[in-house]
Formats: sequence, structure tokens, C-alpha cells
Amino acid sequence: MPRTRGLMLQIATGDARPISKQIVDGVRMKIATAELVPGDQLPSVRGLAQQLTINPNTVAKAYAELTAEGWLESRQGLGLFVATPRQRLSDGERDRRMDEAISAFVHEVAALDYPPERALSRLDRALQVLSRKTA
Amino acid sequence: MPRTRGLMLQIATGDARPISKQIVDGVRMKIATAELVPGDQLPSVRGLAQQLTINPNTVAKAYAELTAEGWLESRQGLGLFVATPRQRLSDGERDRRMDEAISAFVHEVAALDYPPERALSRLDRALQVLSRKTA
DNA sequence: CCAACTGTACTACTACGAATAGTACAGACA
DNA sequence: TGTCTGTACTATTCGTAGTAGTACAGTTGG
Repeated sequence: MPRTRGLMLQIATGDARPISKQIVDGVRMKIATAELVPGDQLPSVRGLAQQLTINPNTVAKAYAELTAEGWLESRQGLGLFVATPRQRLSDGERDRRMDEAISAFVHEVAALDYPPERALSRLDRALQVLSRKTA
Repeated sequence: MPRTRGLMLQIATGDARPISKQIVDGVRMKIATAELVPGDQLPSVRGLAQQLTINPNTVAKAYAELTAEGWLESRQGLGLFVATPRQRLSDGERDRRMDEAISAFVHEVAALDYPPERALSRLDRALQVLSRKTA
């Protein structure tokens, strides 16, 4: 029996990310931190669009991306559900994207003339949220 | 006497970043790692555009951004030079942007289901390049 | 002084991505 | 059958990025 939950997602217009990416990031983080578990049902495309006051196509786009990545599975006529975990990316692709993320982060540290050790410790703390999942 | 150097910048069309951002990131990293020092002269707008086979307006845009951020200073008729170091951003703005970078990185770690400790140690290593400057 | 360089500032155009609006179809279920 | 669900379009608007072209002002060496 799928649990349906109020998703409690927040979209900020000032955010540099496109709306659909904010949704993708938000849903994924909830799955990664076990706030959403496999089998949980997400709000419908039209439901979330109404809740967030955006166009349903934008939600559909975000959901489609999450589905393509393997985080969600969709049942036409039924809805969207959190998928069971599986390897979603090849190791090569993972490392490639990690390289990019690391490069971008380092460039930003340089751009802000931010103390590297401080950046690292702040990130360490921020990453705890992902490790909590295994606790 | 300003030193003029071959800039050795590389632009990749496959890169997700816009061309101008690649230039900004590249130049800034060379300054942050002391490969370029205050007083060094950069290639002219038209010179770098020719070297990279891009439009001079794109280079001008990148240079303008670096100038606005305080990394470069421009002398009309003369050229662009690496500026002397100064506080470029308010502490509040720095922290805000650092928060964003951290958040983006954490979201990517989640997206890739990447082991957080591994991400952290890889980033630690990558950040050494910025610490070398003070050695 | 002039030519050749320099940065800067436009205008106009093209292409692309993001978001939206609207519509329609197929599936599921009470 | 009506109402929900996801999915798939088409068309439009807007903003960003890059380009091409032009022009002006500043600098410098011959």
C-alpha cells in the first residue's frame, strides 16, 4: 500500500536553478536522506503544480528526469512512486560527473577567495545529511 | 614592466559551462594559484579571441566580469592587467555564495549516490592546488 | 601625425533552453 | 462513465549566450 505524503517541496524564484531542477534536487534529496522510501507515492503532476503554483508541464519534466535517472517509477493512470534502489549510473559516468562537480566547487572557492580548509569543513558538515541515511 | 604571457587557456565546446565562464574560471584559477601575478598583462581581447577562435565580444565579456570582480584592471588603449589583491566580496556575499556551492555539491553527491567520504577526500586533494599559493 | 594597436560600447541577429498555456490521448479505478 | 492519473504534443514568450559588424576613445611607436 503506497504511502502518499505531502511533499513539502519549496521553490524559490530567486534561486539560480531552473524550477524543474529545484524540484529534481528536492525530491532526490528526500529519497537520498530516506525521508521518502521506495513505494512512497508522490503528488500527481497536476497536484504538485497546483501546490507550487507552476505549470504542470514543468513538474512533468522534473518527474520525467527523476524517472529516467531511476529514482522514481511511473505508472500511467496511477501515479509516481519512489523506485527501489538500483545502480543508476555507470562508474565511469559517476566519476566524470563527480570530477565536474569537484572542479566547479574548486573554481568557486577560488572565485570567493575562500579558505579551502574552511570550505572543506563546512562541506564535511553538510554531507552528514547523506550519511544519516545509513544510521 | 608588465610581463606578457601566452595565456594557455583552453575552451571545450563539450563543456557544460558557457564559453565566457570557461574563460573567467580559467583566468581566475591562474591568478588564484599564482600562475599569474599582479602586474602581469593578459592577451588583448582580439588576441585571445583569435587564439581561441571565438568572437572578441565573448572575450570582452569575460574580461569585463573579471574586472568587475577585481581580479583584473583594464587600461583603455593599453590592455588588461592582473590587479593587486584586495577584498573583493563582502563576507556576507562570500558566505551566501559558498552556501550555494556547498548545496549544489551535496545535491550532486546525492544524485550520483556517491560515497560522501570519497567525495570529500577527492575534493580535499583537488583543493591543494589553491593552498599551494601560500607555500 | 598617422597607423596599428588597445579597451569599450553599442546594434542586430541567431540559436537555444526554460517555462507556460492549451490540448489531447491512454490508463486506472470507483 | 466520470474523474483522476501520466504522457505527449504544439505554440508562444522570454532570457541568455554567442556572433558579426561598427564605431569611438586611448595609447604608442615610427
